Amino acid sequence: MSKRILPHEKISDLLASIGNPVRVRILLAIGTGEACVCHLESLLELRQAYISQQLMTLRKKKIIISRREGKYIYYRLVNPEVLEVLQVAGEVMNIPKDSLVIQDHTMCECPKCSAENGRLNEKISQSNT
Amino acid sequence: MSKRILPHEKISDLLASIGNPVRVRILLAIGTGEACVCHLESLLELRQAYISQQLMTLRKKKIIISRREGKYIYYRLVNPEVLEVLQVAGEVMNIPKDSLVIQDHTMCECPKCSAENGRLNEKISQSNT
DNA sequence: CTGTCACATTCCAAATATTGAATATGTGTG
DNA sequence: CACACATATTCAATATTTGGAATGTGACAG
Repeated sequence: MSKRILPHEKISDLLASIGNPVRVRILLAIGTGEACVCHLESLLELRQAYISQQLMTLRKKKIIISRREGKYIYYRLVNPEVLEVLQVAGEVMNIPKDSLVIQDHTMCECPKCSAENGRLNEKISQSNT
Repeated sequence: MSKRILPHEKISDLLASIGNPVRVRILLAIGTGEACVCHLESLLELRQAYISQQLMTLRKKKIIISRREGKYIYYRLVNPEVLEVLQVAGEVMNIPKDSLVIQDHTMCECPKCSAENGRLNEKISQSNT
């Protein structure tokens, strides 16, 4: 019953779904891991409602999926290969790989990030020994 | 003087520029080679004016470039890596690589295609020997 | 059950994209 | 120059996307 979707339509659909600066940043920020909204909020410095809107868009397109854990909701990529699309697109635009990394857990207050920061700080003080 | 464009903006820009079913088809049809408008017209079965419009869009974004040869204008990808973007996007969507190939020179009347068809037909009759 | 916190949803106006139709431009030919 | 052909551009109606503002919802603490 569901209408047939041709290969080039699937592809353009995916690319169009990703093809927005905020959504690119969100996907890069989530990366291969998981991120809660508050995390993205502090990391990307955007309003919560707006981030949720973009997350909804990506969710509708089955690019990301959410998981609730108490008060917090964690998002991850359904298919991490999507990151490769961004990477190859980056190569086309001559963007060094490093500029594609958005990773800074220090600002998020959620339990998961706090825990990770704990481990991170351990490591740092360790390496300073 | 030109405004700074951030990495994620360049990427989203590229993806958005490609993210249209007709433009995907055009890029796949051009592939690593060259194609004239009449070629695309018969191959994709779309109106000439419409194809020219999409070509203009891609040209503005520096994704393709044109070269005039007499009456005909041939288009090619500025950076063939763009095809990899399509390919990886295809992988994400579980699309077999073969369905990404749009190649059929038999319908175009331009001198270049005619020549290629000539060679192709030679090959065919050769292999039938 | 009330409040609070994390997040989602709805509404909407402005901006942008899509695509058909008509028309214009450039090139080679006679 | 006139014409035919390949291709480009402009115009306009319509559809979609964007992103701000306000509001709704679910989970947990007290």
